[in-house]
Amino acid sequence: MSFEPWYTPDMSLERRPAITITTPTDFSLFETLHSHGWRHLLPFYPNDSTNSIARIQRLGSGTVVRISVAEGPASNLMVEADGGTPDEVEGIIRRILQLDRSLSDFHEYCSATPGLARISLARQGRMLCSPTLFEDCLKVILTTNTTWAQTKGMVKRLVDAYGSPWPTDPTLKAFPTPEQIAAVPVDDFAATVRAGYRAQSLHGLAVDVAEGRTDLDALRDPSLTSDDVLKRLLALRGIGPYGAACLLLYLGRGDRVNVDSWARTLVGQELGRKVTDKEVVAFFEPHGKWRGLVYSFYPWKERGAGATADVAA
DNA sequence: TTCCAGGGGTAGA
DNA sequence: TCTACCCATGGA
Repeated sequence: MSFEPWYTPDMSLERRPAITITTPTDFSLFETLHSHGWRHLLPFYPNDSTNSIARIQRLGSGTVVRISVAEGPASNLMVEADGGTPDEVEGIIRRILQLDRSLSDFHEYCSATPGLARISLARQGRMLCSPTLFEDCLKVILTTNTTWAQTKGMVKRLVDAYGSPWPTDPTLKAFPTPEQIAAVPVDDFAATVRAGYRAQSLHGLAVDVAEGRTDLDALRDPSLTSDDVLKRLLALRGIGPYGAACLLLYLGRGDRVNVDSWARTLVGQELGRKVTDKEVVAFFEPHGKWRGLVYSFYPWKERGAGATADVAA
């Protein structure tokens, strides 16, 4: 699969004043972009050489814009968009970079815990997210029981087929809305996206959200316990323990370990034998309410530094 | 041809 | 609660 990882439009036509966002002192753009493989999934367009990322985004008005974010002076973020209000654009950036999430307690814990100091020193702990939980749900379903290369292909077909085009370059699309997917017959959807048995879950969730039977935004209610959110996520077709734990992380809750094949491999290497999912969970149990976040950024010896599964493009 | 990948759903014990 | 089996897809 190939597509331009970075798009440079004629900025003389579209350039608008950059938005400056002041970031928390414990924020790292690099670490957030590399927190997992999400930046390699459309409609994200990463540029690792400049530590920046762009995204084609459909705004609330229906307008499709390109938003880019890069490091600015004095630890600020420089955000550019060819449309939308500064407030809406900043809100999207704050959401996808988890800028409003406080990490001070987590970093305090890591600094005081043998072997975890690197996490706080590197300012790790924020996950790159999608602007909507709907997009994250679909992408999580598309990571299950498949290879990363296939995940990228399925997401690309989904975006290309059903997303709204960016006017400056209509070949670049935003992530489709629930309504856009729900409007397509499920058989056509399955044949186009080629997501196998996952098509029913993807399309079904889109229909449920579009018709108001499922309210994903309600899961952002901070008064809910993680157990409550977990139960509601597990009730979604196609979302199991792994997917729900991933989504909890994207919702700013790091207290569940998203056990996948990578976790089993790494914990197995640490313990010198094959391990079960329960053993992986038990391995991180000592980290209590931080166990999911600790797993996501655990400084595995084999990998030197870093994140859970920041799969190469 | 067979296996399996950043799992999930289901039936049966 | 645990295990076994199946699930579409596509690359190795």
